[in-house]
Amino acid sequence: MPRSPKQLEEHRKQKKKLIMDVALELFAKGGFHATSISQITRKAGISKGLIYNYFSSKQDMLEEITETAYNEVYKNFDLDKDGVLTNEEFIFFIKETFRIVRENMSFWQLYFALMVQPGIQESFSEKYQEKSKPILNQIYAFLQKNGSTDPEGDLFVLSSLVEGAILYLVVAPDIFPSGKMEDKILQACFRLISTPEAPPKN
Amino acid sequence: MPRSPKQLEEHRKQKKKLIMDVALELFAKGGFHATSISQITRKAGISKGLIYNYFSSKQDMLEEITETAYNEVYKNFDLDKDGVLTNEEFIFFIKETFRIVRENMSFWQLYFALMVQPGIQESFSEKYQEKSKPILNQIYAFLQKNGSTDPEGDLFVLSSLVEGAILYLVVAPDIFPSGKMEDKILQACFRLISTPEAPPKN
Amino acid sequence: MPRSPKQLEEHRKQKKKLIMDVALELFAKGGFHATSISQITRKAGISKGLIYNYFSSKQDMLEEITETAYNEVYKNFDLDKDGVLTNEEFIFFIKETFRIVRENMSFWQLYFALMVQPGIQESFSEKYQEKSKPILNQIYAFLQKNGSTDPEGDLFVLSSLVEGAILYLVVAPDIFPSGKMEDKILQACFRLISTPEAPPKN
Amino acid sequence: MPRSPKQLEEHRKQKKKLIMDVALELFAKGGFHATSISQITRKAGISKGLIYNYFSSKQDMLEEITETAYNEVYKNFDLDKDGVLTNEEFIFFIKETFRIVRENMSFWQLYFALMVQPGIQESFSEKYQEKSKPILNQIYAFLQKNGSTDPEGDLFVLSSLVEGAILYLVVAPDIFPSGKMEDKILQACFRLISTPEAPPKN
DNA sequence: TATGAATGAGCATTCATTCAT
DNA sequence: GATGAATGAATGCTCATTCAT
Repeated sequence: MPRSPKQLEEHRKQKKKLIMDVALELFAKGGFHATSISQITRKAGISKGLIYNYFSSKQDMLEEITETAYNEVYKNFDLDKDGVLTNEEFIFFIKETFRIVRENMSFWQLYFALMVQPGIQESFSEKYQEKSKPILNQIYAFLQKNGSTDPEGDLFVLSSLVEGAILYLVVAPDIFPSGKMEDKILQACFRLISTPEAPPKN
Repeated sequence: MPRSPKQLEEHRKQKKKLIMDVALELFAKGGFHATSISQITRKAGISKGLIYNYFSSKQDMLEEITETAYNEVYKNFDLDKDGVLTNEEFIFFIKETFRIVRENMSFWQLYFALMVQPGIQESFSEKYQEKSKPILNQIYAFLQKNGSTDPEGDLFVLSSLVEGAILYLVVAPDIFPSGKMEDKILQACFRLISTPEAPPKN
Repeated sequence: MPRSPKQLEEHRKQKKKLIMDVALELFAKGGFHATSISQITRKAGISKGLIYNYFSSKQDMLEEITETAYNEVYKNFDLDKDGVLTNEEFIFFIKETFRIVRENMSFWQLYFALMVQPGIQESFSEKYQEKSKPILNQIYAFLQKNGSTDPEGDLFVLSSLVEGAILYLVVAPDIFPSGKMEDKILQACFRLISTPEAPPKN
Repeated sequence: MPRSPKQLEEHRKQKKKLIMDVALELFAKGGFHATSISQITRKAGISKGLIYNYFSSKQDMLEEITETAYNEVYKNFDLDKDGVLTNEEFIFFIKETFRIVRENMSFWQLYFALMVQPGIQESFSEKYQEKSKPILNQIYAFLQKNGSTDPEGDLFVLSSLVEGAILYLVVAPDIFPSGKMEDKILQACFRLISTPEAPPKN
């Protein structure tokens, strides 16, 4: 149906997005290897050959999906600020994180799968580190500002907490009363970053 | 070479264990679908046909592996106690958890893969819940005893923290200075379960 | 951009020639089956659909290419002469043959491929025989005039020699010092057609 | 049916030979690319998967076929002799060549196809040169002994003649009255290697 | 005339599983 | 218990060809 180069381009973009959306969902649900090209084309309502008009291989498709999703995810964080996070900004940060996860559940499911099985996409871990570095740096500075004597360790603890919560959110979204739980995680974060009393002996 | 029924049985058991060990490692490293029966038999030094003498299918093999690993893992926890955990016991608990993970890295890698992609083994999540229920119950009681006004929520927070840390341990064992990090996680746990001060407004 | 029917016709002709030239080169280099329509259109700078505006199928394209090349090749031989070849004309004949091959290397590479693998183009061999018949007849007469008692056999020998040399020229043009080798072949031809002495007993 | 390692090995060898024979015939007739694995398995009466129990790929199959055929072909030539060919031996040589070609027509058809289209099997030409080198060296010495002042050039002429004749034999076996033609080629060879009279001016 | 998105049959290859020995 | 040849369905991918524009 399209004709002009512009319409054509627009058409291609939409079609590609359709394919990527379908593929992401299937990859997330069933795994990369267990999802066949046929399944994708069937669900997307296109022919098998057409996939290769848009992607050079199944692997390439996965890479474009993760790249796009990462960009989509991180463009929401405003990281151009020069100062250090205020408490309010930190709170926003955590909340924003959960909101993004909740709106891209399929991607985050795929994210964990790829993290855990690095063989599937060689570059995935590096890509993630590169993208998340600026964010982690902001948190690091925030922890320093808040008086942490071991910001690296505290960052690790905080990351574990949030990553673990996201994992639960992704794996068992139904048993996760999201509003309340986010508040709990947020409170836990603040409790962890406040100046510590004497820790228990172990 | 074995002859008596008893020796025969012993022989079968050892062979089966060999196959399961090899398969677990390969499943963990490469993923269930990406690991072929051929790879397993090659690494185990057996013929392809023999696999089906011990397992009815590849899927069945996976199920036996996870079942066995779960039993292996949880038999280490002494859960027959009737009372409620002391602080020392709780500490032991957490430390024991990390020790077990570190000694069964392959299984825990597979654990996350199966958690995240339920299509691979339908029953996995239920099996896990059933097995971990008694443990979570103990922690629940411990939180109550420690004065928690929301033991369910606090349990979730604690689980997130520990699960998140284990994920890091499994995914990036090299960048995880395990001794120190376990202490940090332990401290964080105690900080989270001590009676809360006024939380920050958000 | 062309408008008048005549310009249009001219345009079509040029475009068709472009496609055929590109296709011939690719067919020769990579083989008919291994060369895709996409490769041809890419190299010719046209769209995929356009090919079918000029040819009804890939097979048809091949046939038009070989037909055209044959005509091109044989129109250079002046075969309207009524008499029999002189020695000078025979020499010119052989030299002309090598010149033509050297100027149409791609076609002659394809020629051998189609000769050897008749499945690719059913009609190729017949077409060749039909085209080369008048030439062979001239040589036949020339051999008779030169006193051959077995012109058919001698024609076969001569053809083998020349065809074999052309094969070398086409397959390994670099190791073929063409000037010298053509002289050698020419001398060999004359030696073969001169009245034979007593052949060796075998 | 087989059981002992020896029977098994024998069984494998026969099966492999069966596949290679069928494949050689189809490759020769239709070309490498135009012959599908399905065609081969259908004609060989085996399942598609079994091919890959014997060959790692279609390409590998081709390579094993050419390697085996070369060895088969050249083991017939007794090249261990230290002296130089006698006339009788040279005659035997040429006759043997034609006999071998006639008994392995499919291979020689494939031979020309691979020669002409080097893209199909990269190593083919080198393999051929390596195998035929000792033979060509013997002819070279024979030409020298016979008084050739340009043995290299004469070798080329002789090769062209024989190669050309073989090409005809392979491409059009029906129109080639083999007995007579071999004699003609043999006579032509001797005529070409006898001390030349004054060549014609050109 | 010219485009290129779309098709679907066909390809080489893989792999869990079977079974005669 | 153990072997490995054999199967065939399914996979990712290619490509000549069509057709709406």
